[in-house]
Amino acid sequence: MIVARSGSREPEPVSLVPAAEVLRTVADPMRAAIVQLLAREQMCTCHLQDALGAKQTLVSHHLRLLREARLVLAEPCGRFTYYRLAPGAFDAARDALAGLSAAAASQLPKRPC
Amino acid sequence: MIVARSGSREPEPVSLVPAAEVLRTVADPMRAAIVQLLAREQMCTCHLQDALGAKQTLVSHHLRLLREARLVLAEPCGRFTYYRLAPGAFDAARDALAGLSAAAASQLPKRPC
DNA sequence: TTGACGCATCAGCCGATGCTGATGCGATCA
DNA sequence: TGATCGCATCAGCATCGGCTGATGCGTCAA
Repeated sequence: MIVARSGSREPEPVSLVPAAEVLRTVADPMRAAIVQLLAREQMCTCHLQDALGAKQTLVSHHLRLLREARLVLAEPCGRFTYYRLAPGAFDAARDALAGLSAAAASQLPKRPC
Repeated sequence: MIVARSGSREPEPVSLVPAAEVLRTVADPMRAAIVQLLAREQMCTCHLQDALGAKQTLVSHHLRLLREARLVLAEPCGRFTYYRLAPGAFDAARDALAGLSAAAASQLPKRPC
């Protein structure tokens, strides 16, 4: 059990707000599924299209959002485009969630009203 | 460096999709700020209202969404209502993000087209 | 070189969601 | 006991974002 050290400065948890855009981007069900698939192997759009059972233009739309959020990298390969997860893209969000999880597990003081 | 074991079953990463609602809920900037504040100390609505500089009805609205997503717990205390993070609520999301972060850092095979 | 294929972009529709003002309700205080 | 306070809910508005069909562009194969 982690006990808050009264009086001293608590270790400032990793800020969640900068990670908010990353979280918002992966929070969509289809983008979550895309990212999940790319966590197993690099794939091109047609693979994702098959795996998700979604229309090509919709998959492309979500891939664009993932690209703009710097969560995936696109690598043209002939007339295909391979996608993979961007290294380090999820680290801040992971740390922020870990901080939250730890804080939720500990008994925090009440601010008096 | 983690190398994928070709042929054998890879360790299935914690699924992101069930955590999607949690992620979507904390992805909003104001809700992220609320959760961040509650990660330091338990507070009541009026504290959050002051800290966020937002209207009472808006704070209450976001707290409702956080409650419905089971991310925070409300505890009535006289005419105040204290909020705190729900223990374990962020664990699945944390694990999912950790899995993604690890996968993004490793070199994954390409599925042939 | 022409057709097929993989993929991206665009305009547009529509449901979801953030935000507001008004209102109600219970607890507390004078 | 009436006034005030803390908080939740509601209806309504505006914007955002998911989804679609149409279209364009580059690559590859016949």
